[in-house]
Amino acid sequence: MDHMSSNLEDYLEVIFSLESVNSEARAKDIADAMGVQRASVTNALQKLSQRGLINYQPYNSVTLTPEGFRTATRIVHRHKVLYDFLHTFLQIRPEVAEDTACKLEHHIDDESLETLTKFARFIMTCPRTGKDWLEAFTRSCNDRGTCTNCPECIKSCLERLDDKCSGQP
Amino acid sequence: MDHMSSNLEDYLEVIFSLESVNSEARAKDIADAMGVQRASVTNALQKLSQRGLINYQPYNSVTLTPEGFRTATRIVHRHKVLYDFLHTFLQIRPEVAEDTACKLEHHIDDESLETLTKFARFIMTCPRTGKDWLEAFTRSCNDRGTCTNCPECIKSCLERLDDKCSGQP
DNA sequence: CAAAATTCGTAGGCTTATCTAACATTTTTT
DNA sequence: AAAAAATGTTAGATAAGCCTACGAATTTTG
Repeated sequence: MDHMSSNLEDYLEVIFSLESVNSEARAKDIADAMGVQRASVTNALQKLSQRGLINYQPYNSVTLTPEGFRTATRIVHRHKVLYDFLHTFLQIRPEVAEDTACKLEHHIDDESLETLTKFARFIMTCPRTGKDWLEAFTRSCNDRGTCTNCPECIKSCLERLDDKCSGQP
Repeated sequence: MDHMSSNLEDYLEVIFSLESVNSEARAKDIADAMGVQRASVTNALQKLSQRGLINYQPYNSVTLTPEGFRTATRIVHRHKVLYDFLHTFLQIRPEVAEDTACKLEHHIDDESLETLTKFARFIMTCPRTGKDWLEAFTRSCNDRGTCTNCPECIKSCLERLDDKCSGQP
């Protein structure tokens, strides 16, 4: 009884979003956002209410409880980390990245998510990688894996290395 | 009726594995591998059979049809790509990586999977990254994000760059 | 070869999540 | 304020998956 289904997580995420944007979450809007019938929403709201995640009174707007807010925030965070990785690093088109992040967010474990965050940060901050390295990856994707201009790339890398480390011992 | 559920994908994967290892897949072994009751297996086998993915005759071993084999191979490939990324790049412990790959494999889209493969290959083959860069990432994880020995790391990187590019124009 | 043990299938029930249809409440319009 | 429209709930059906319990088929063993 303690484990949240992917489905309820999705509802909570939508409520969080609607509350942020519209400052209230109405059942109709939840139904539209989820692409389901209103009856399904009522059903979900009852379950979320039972778990103490939302304040729910029939015929009224829904709001998140403090606990619901914490849970929603955690899910949104997972979503963001995955979306950023897919979009910024793998260069996946926004709609696809959005869609995939929406599915993966329910299944990735905390350790992997945490490490993925660190990995992304490391790529951007390590003098050996960074933005131009990522661009080199994009080029290599378009060139079907053959990275054709290594010398030039390495030259710009060396410049970056010098820049980044001029302040270090 | 055309879309495979995560569940059936898991069954197919287990059958594929048992067929590889034992050269046959018996219902009992499938039940054990999946951690479910035999009745659930019977149910799943009937569905897979209806879809033409397995050859199923009551009281006989199960085998994959050519179509089933193709589908299973695709799923196993997804699993492997995800596992390798989690384990080799993010350094996630084998059991956790295994477990997470098992869940994510049902939800990642083809484009992201394909690009993830390229990304992993690029990290290993680009002169600017490779094995020692990955080790630097691991150290930075243990040091809580502060990469302390940049100068030394950069030195070994430069050596690698020279090595890798000595044959290039 | 027949009894015992193992394996397999069927029947019926539970849960989650969805839908449609009908009914109830609230809001908007006239 | 009454009628119309929009919104929300309830009831009943469906589908996927799982379970237990029991009976059927196959294998193993004495």
